[in-house]
Amino acid sequence: MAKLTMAPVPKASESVYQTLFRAIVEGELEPGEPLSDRALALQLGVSRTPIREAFHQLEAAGLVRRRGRIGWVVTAFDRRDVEELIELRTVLEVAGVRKVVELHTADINRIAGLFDGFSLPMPAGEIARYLAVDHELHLALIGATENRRIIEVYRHVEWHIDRVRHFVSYSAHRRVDESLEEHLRICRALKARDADEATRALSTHLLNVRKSFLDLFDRAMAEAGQGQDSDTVNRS
Amino acid sequence: MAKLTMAPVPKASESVYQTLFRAIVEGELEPGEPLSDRALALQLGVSRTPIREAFHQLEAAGLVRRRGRIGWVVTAFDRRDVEELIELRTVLEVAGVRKVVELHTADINRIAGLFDGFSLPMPAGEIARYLAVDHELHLALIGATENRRIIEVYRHVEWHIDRVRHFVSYSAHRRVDESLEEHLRICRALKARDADEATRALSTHLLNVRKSFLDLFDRAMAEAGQGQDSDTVNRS
DNA sequence: ACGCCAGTGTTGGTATACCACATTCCAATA
DNA sequence: TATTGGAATGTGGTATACCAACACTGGCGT
Repeated sequence: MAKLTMAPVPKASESVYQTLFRAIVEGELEPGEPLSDRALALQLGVSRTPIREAFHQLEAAGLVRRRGRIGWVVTAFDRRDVEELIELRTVLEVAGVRKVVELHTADINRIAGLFDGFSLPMPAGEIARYLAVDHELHLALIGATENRRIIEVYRHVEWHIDRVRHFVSYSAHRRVDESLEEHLRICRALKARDADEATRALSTHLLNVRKSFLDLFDRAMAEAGQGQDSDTVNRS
Repeated sequence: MAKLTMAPVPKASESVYQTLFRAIVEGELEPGEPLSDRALALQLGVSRTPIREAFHQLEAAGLVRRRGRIGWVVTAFDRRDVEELIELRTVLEVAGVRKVVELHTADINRIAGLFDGFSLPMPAGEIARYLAVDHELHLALIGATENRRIIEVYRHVEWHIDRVRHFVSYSAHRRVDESLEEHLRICRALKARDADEATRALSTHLLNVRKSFLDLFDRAMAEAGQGQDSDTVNRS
């Protein structure tokens, strides 16, 4: 008889974790916001135990922090965090690029051909698909390392970058045409198995991404600073 | 008056974590070994709660794993884990090297001069100091990134590499003379601010380290396989 | 008006009890 | 003998109670 397995019972702590994770990444819970395990337990209809377990997981993910004996708070991030995140992402993706050029031709062409369906200038209707393909390319670079630890670290980095993305409302930016050109340059270099050129292309692309993020971050901070409390983000 | 801070009250969960962490990294608790929270609670004189909290932290560190509803086990590692760990370490240290060559001359010389006191062949009495300086160099490379996330990831990698080191009894190996030569080559390139040469030197050094680790790992596995149970390590 | 201080509410941490489920093993039965 | 039923045991998960330590506040004294 075939070995069957039941659908796992949803654990309360897991549900709490998912809920808080999404809320934090999407900015629904703001940086610096205090979290009360007792209040959450009441609100979510569970006891403190799964709440605290979720807190510990979120702490390991860097989304929540113990603030002395005052309580738990949503972690904040500043300009330097954005720089560090994108630098780490760059380091990992560059490692991936150098693996891609060693792949079989068919695999390289599959990756380097991801952007074949796009042309300049890009119609607005294509942007959603473009962003998906963009993500797919970067995932392919990381996947090419075939290194589970690198992939795991990259996932963590993605969470935090997504958090910044939400914070600065970085969706379907106007840089899409330049971005496509940069991606095409990367793909050309990959097809030519030119590791150094691909590395340069990827680095400049990510430098532009970094600049774009930082500009948007400064803008968002300025707006928030002009508003009520500038106290939400700037303490790490 | 200067702001003083009390020595923090040692939390039970923290003590448990430190205890288990050390025991796992040093191989006192073997890979695959089941852990019972109730038994540990009894043995360590605390309740299940701090034990379980420590388990969750150890799980985040990758040292412990949930095995369905059967219990917790010490994570195992295989040959591929060793390869992945050293590859990730290489990626991070290479990023550091490219930062070091952009430092002020005084800082470069401080780092590149770490091995000035050593000569070939190395007397046995110097090996302990050599290993410390070795570690200091690699930490300096990582520190040069000034990237807290990279430093954090590197710390995690170090834990697991230390675990492998203990497993294969990798202390004061006979490769010390070649190792010194490789380090001197790295330092020469750093002094010359030759990023590419330093990268090459570091990469070949870490390739040799990798080979050394893998050889010792295979040897340790062969011995363990010839012994009683070959079932302790080879399942990830 | 200012500062001090005790009381009070909240927090993190821990202990403990309970439950549902998985595994194992033994005995009763076909 | 082989199979099956179920009890015993151990597990993860959750709920709840308790405690010490801290922050905060409001009223007291100076």
